[in-house]
Amino acid sequence: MTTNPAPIRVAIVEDHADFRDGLRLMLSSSQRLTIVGAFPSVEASMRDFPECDVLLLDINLPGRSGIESIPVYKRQSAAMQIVMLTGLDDDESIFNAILAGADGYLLKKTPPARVLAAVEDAAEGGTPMTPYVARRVIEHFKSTSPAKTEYQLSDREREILSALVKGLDNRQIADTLFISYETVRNHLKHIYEKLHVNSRTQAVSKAITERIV
Amino acid sequence: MTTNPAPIRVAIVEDHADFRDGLRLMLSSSQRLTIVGAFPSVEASMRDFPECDVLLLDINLPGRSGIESIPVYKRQSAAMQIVMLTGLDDDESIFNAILAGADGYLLKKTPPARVLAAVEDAAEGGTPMTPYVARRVIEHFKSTSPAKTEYQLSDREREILSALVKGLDNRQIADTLFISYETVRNHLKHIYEKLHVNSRTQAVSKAITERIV
DNA sequence: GTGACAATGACCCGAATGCGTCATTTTATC
DNA sequence: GATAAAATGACGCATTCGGGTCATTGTCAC
Repeated sequence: MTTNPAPIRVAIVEDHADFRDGLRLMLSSSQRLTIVGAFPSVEASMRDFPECDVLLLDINLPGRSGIESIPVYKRQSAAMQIVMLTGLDDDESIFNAILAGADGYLLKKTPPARVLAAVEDAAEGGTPMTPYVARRVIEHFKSTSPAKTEYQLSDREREILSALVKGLDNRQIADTLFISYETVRNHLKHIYEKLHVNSRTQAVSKAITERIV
Repeated sequence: MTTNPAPIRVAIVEDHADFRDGLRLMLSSSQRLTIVGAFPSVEASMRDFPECDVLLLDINLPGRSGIESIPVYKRQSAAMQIVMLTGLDDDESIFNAILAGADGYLLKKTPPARVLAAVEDAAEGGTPMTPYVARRVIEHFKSTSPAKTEYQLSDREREILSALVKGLDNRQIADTLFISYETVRNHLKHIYEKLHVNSRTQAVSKAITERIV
C-alpha cells in the first residue's frame, strides 16, 4: 500500500507451456511483480530454486504432485507463500492442499486481474481463494461444526463432562472439583439421562462430536 | 457469464448514511446490478423488505445485530445470498457470521471493484471473502484438523477403536466383529498401550480429537 | 412458603473394565 | 524355514462404573 514498495518475487510451477507462458506474460505486466522463475515440474524447479515471495503452483504435474511438494517448498523457504493455481476443484484436492500448508487456492478460470490481485494478497499475508473454493471450505467447516442441540446441562454438569472428556476417573474429578466421589457419580447419572446415553464412553463421544464441551 | 443476464437485485443494510450512500452509488454504476433497497437497520429493512438476490449486511447495527439477523433473513428468503460487509475482523464475528449462514464476508476496506465482483460471485453461488478473512478461516480450520500423529494401530485395532467411539461395550464389539469377548479385551490392552492411555474414555477422547478414527 | 430443581452426599449390587499372565494360529518378512 | 508381529482366546483379581434408592441444603419462581 506504500508507494513503490519492493517488487514481489513470483515463481511459477506449471507443466502446460502455453498456460505457463501466458501467466508469465500477464504477471510481468504489473509493476509490482517480478517473475523470478517458471518451471514445468517440481523436479525442474528444485534444481535451482530461486528465492521468492509467492509461488504459483499447479497440482496436476508430471512426477511429483503439487500438493505433496508443498511441505518440501515450505521447508526450503518458510516465508514463501504458496498459492495453488489449478483446474482441480474437488474437495479432496482443496482440503489436502490447505492442510498441507497452501496459502491460497485459485482455479485456472480465474480472470487474470484476479490472479494478479491474489498474488499481491498472498504477499501481504492474506489467503486468496476463488469464491467457489471458499464456498467448499465453508461448507466443510459448517458440516464439522454442528448445529448444536441443547441438552440443558447445568454449569456443574458441563464441568463434570469436560473432566470426563479429559479422561479423568471419578476419583480424580472429585478431587479437582473438591466434591465427594459420590457426588460426582450423581452428576454423571444426571448427565447420562440428559444426553440419553448410559456409559462414559458414549457421553465423551457425544460431548466431543456435538461440541457440547 | 452470458450476455445481458437478468440484473442482480441487491439490498443494503448499513447504519452509516455516508457509507450506505457511497455503496449504493458505487454499485449502481454497474449494469449488472440493481439496488432494490438501502436501510439503516434490520428493523427498518423488515418493514418492507424487497425481494433480492444479494444482501450486503453490516454487523454493528443499532438494535438487532447483523449476525443475529442472518437466520431471520434466511427464513424470509432462503435463496438470498447474504454477504457481510463490516469493519469487524475478529475471529468471533467471522465465525459466528459464517455459522449463522453468511454467504460471504468482506471487510469495509475492500476496494469498490472487489465489492462489486463479490456481489456477482455471491449471486453465482460462490462465497466471496477478503483474503484476510479467508486466512482466519483456514487457520481455524487447520487448528481443528489434525496434525495427525501416528500410533501404528493395526487395522483390527482401528476397527475396535471406532467401535469404542460408537459407545459399544466389549460384549457388543465382540458380537459385531464375531470374535470372543476376551479377544476384544486383548485388543483394547494393545490399543491403550499404543495410545498411551489407560481407560476407554481417554482412548475415545484421543481417537476423536486426533482424528484417528 | 411451597414446589421445583440444582448441588451435595451416601450405600448397595451386579456388571464392566484394567491389568497381568499365558497359549495357539495366521501372516508377513527376511 | 526362522522370526516377528498380529489376531485369536482364556483366567484371575482388584477396581471402577452404572443404576437404584434415599437425604440434606440452597436458590429461584410463582
